[in-house]
Amino acid sequence: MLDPKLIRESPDLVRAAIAKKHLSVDLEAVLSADAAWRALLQDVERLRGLQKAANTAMATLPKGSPEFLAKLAEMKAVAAQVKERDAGLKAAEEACREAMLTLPNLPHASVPEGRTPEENVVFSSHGDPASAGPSAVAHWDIPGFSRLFDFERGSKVTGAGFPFFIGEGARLVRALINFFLEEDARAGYVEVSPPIFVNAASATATGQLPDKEGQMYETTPDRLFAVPTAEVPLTNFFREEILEESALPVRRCAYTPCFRREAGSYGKDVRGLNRLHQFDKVELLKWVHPSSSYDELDRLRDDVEGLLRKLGLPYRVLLMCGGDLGFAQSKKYDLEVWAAGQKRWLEVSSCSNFEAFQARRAQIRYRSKETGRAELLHTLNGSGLAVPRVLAAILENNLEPDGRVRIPEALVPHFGKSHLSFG
RNA sequence: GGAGGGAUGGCCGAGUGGCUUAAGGCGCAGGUUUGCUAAACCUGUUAACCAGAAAUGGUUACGGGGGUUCGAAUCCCCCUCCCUCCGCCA
Repeated sequence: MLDPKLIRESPDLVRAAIAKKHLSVDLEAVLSADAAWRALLQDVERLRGLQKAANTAMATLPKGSPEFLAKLAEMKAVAAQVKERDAGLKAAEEACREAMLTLPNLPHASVPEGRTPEENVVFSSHGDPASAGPSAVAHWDIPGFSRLFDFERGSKVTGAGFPFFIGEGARLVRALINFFLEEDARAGYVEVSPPIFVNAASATATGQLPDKEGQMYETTPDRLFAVPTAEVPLTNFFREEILEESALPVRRCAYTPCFRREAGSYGKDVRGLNRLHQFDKVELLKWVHPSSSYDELDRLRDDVEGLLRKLGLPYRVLLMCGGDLGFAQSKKYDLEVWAAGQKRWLEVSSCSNFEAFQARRAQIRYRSKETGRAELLHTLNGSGLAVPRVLAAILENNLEPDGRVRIPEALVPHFGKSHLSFG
């Protein structure tokens, strides 16, 4: 959420942010909810002040004395008033908080204007999409594909979008996870293996609840949520904590399976490995000093790009425009890898700076050396990387005439051989 | 899953209805003393929110939530977490 003081004192900034993100949010309703809450607060605090003063007086009066009894009668009336208005105050506070949660994070000045994904800016391009040749095929059309990636049995056992990975298919998944983790560790991210179920408080702090509840798998009767990304348990690691400034920046990476219901998806988006309900991903997280978060965003993007460069896959970096930025992000880059057979770009990473938006909601702070006070820090995250789509791109770009797939050199030590075959 | 014990400030730890933001100690900051260091002594040392240009004032907070009461760290109810023992288990 945004700083309530900012909303109150600079509503124009918030209004501009809403416009740049092309959202329709009723800022006036937020402002009036806030004003109503503050008016009630002052009223209740005045009454509490009366109670407190009376309490001090009554402590020294002899019990049963006329003065004591007079005070007591007087305070009974005040107590009734407090009780009544306190209920209203709580409701107003809740309403105010809920209203404020509807306000999006402010986009950074460097975020381009735009409404739709088409207006995202191509920030950079790497490698030659044409190198695989015009005869490249979609990965699901590669002869023997279903022997290594068994969607039918996955559907039988669990449901659509939960394939089995078999033999060299499974091995390639494991090689990619291993490669990502080792490269990320080399870049300074400490590996973490987090819980893959989180409670409602955690899902709320990172914004999955209450709005995106339908996107998560939920367990009964414990009401735990299967993580849609390792971002959720990782970000919550420091929830409601105060870090030492000298500990910043904290950089971590985690491999987890990710679970997404993907309600409403359809068509070629969901074919093959493009979009699964369960998939493997390595996520990168940073907790940084506010003054360095944009430098850290550049470094994060560069770290993730390094993975794609080493894999030798053609990719491009998009700078997201205001309309495609997302609710909580201040600035976001999407990394897309070229799928030569499908002749389309697949998003394999999203690198975002949330500034203090997540940190305020999750109450993650650092102790400022300068002021001695606890200040909100900035959080960033990015995938490094999503496995199935990278795998799909390898299959489509590296398919050789003999029907085998060349394994990128950087991956060979992890995979154990130079080619994957479907036979 | 069963039985019991616990949760107080940065830390340890008192406190069983009122003048308690909370004794005492440790730690930390400033000061005095002092060839230097150490010690000793003195003073200070929570956070959030609201109002205010500011100085400052006010309210809240003793794991979380609800209740009793004029008044709750203290009494009652529910929940969470931690510890010990038993059971089960990769």
